[in-house]
Amino acid sequence: MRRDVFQGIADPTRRAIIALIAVQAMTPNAIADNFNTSRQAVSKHLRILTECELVKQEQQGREIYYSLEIDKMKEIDQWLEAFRAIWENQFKQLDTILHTLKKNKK
Amino acid sequence: MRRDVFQGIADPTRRAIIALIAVQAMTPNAIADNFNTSRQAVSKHLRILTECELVKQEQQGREIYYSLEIDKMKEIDQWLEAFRAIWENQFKQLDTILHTLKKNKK
DNA sequence: TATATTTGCAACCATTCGGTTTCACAACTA
DNA sequence: TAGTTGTGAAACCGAATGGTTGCAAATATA
Repeated sequence: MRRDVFQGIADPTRRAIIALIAVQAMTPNAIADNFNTSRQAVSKHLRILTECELVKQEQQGREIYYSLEIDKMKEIDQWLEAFRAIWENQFKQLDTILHTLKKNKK
Repeated sequence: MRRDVFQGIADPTRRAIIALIAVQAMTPNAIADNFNTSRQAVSKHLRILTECELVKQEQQGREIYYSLEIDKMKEIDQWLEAFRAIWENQFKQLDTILHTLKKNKK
């Protein structure tokens, strides 16, 4: 099975988990309280997120605190970089058109 | 079934297709030439990408040219925005630490 | 008109996904 | 020590995924 960032963020529940633990580290139970699914389902998502290296654990007694591996999120940003160049270029072209229109109006 | 941008970019073949047609519009056959899979498999991916509104079609005789709906890619960028704030803040904090270390050294 | 090309769609298949219930185990606590 | 709490893992299930082959329809070409 595929285990990369894009697979990690594909599921909406996982994206919500990511958003939660980005703010502060949380235990599986605490995370599960925020959703309509069982703790075990959340546990499965955490397992997948761990395999994708999007999440890190910190044991504290019998509790395990999960937190976001923010560096991994940068991979998405890097992938987007090429496309960002495209839409920024389109914006520049639009800007040029608007500028020309304005100029001709005068 | 879920049909959003994140589902669209979850598959590596689809990401490759997106990268291809971002540069220029292409027909399914032309796209399939770049992969080891069948034309029909590519066609299925294009169907999913269309349902995710990541791709638009333009009929030209019996050929159909597919191109990227770049605006949809911005949705990913917008989602990343919140997390970008986090890692930029971390960078600033690191910068402050380095600055303090440098200052103390003098 | 007869044939070839481009494409989408349906049927099928093995695998994965996302969820559930059940269980085992370690660590707190009375 | 006995019982409670926090957690992961296994077994199971229906649905979705990603691929294949075969076919039908529309357009181009001889």
